[in-house]
Amino acid sequence: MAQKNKLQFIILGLLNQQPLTGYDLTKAFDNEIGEFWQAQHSQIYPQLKRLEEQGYVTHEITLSGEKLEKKLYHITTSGSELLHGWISVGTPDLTATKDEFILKLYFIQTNHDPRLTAMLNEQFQLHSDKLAHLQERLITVFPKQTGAKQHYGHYLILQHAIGRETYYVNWLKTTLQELPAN
Amino acid sequence: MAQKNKLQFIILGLLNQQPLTGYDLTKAFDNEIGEFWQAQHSQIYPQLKRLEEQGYVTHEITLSGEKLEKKLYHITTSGSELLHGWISVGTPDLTATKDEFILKLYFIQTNHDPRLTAMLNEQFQLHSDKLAHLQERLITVFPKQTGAKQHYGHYLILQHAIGRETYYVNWLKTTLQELPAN
DNA sequence: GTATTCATGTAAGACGTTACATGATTCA
DNA sequence: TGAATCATGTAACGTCTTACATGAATAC
Repeated sequence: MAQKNKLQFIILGLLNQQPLTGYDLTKAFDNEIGEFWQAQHSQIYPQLKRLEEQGYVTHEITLSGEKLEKKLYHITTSGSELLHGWISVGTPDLTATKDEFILKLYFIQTNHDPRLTAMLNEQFQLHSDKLAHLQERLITVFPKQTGAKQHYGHYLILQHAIGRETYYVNWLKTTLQELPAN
Repeated sequence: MAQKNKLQFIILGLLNQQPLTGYDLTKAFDNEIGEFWQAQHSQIYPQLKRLEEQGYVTHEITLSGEKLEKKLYHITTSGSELLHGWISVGTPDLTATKDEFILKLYFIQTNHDPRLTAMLNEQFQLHSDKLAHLQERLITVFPKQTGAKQHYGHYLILQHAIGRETYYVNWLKTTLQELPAN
């Protein structure tokens, strides 16, 4: 047992909302939870197979057009129990951030390093774009102010991510301003 | 080539400051950069071997006591070039956060979910502890206000991490306060 | 008709964690 | 003298990414 196989819980969590195909699940990692977890289809299809063998999901075949078979996966009672067990237990392990830019920064010796400005500017652009994207998502997914009654968790994490990126962008801006002129 | 092997650059970056043994490097992942990256000795020793085969580091044997041989690793010119090449190229890929708690939150449907308070409180404790630890580190590593002349990058990332955790703790507190009474 | 998207799978290899294994040195 | 720490390594296994592979349906 190397890690914890969180992917299986994400899949179960998504299937708990509605039946989906492997392709749908792959897409979900571009939109919904792409900000928080990443996975490719080459990981998802085998995982679905394993979940079915273990009785946590089942699938039915639907036709798209005349020949193309889609496997629409449903969560089972046992799968739902596994999911809620995972949510209910504690989450005491904070994983390290693994931010490559931060790692590079660590090895910069002085505030006169000629590479600093370009590095900070690049990250400023990237995180500003990400922030804008998240703000757009929040408006798209929760158009009304009152709209967070359902999908409260989704609302929370979007709002959390926006706050986090806002902090990151502001920190980059401040750090850039405090660099010595040259 | 699956990922980018960032571990090799971290090792080179640490050896660029001073010669270290595999054991020292392992320790560094508990203190220095443990907040930003994690690695076990079972990853470090083979990586050192590979770096040596490729000519990026060399080692000399020193004795600790009468029998115990330590391998003290030094970075080579070629290794230093590899390190600075890595630092100098752009870092355009923002990796997903992979925060398991955030993932669990996503699957919470309503703000009346009975598990929410305990979940948020646990994270509040964990992130408060982490914040306190980081603040202590900052004082330990940079005792004087002016002390960030050398190791500027180290100062920056500590300060960045403190800001990030401060935001996280405040967000948890606010979110807890906004939960409906029960 | 042709490019894009839908749809599902496997294979190879790199990365990362846990466990296995051994022995010396230091501190109480 | 016994426990904790120093010190180095390998093995097994799980996760994750990239690439290989195929074919149907849809939009332009």
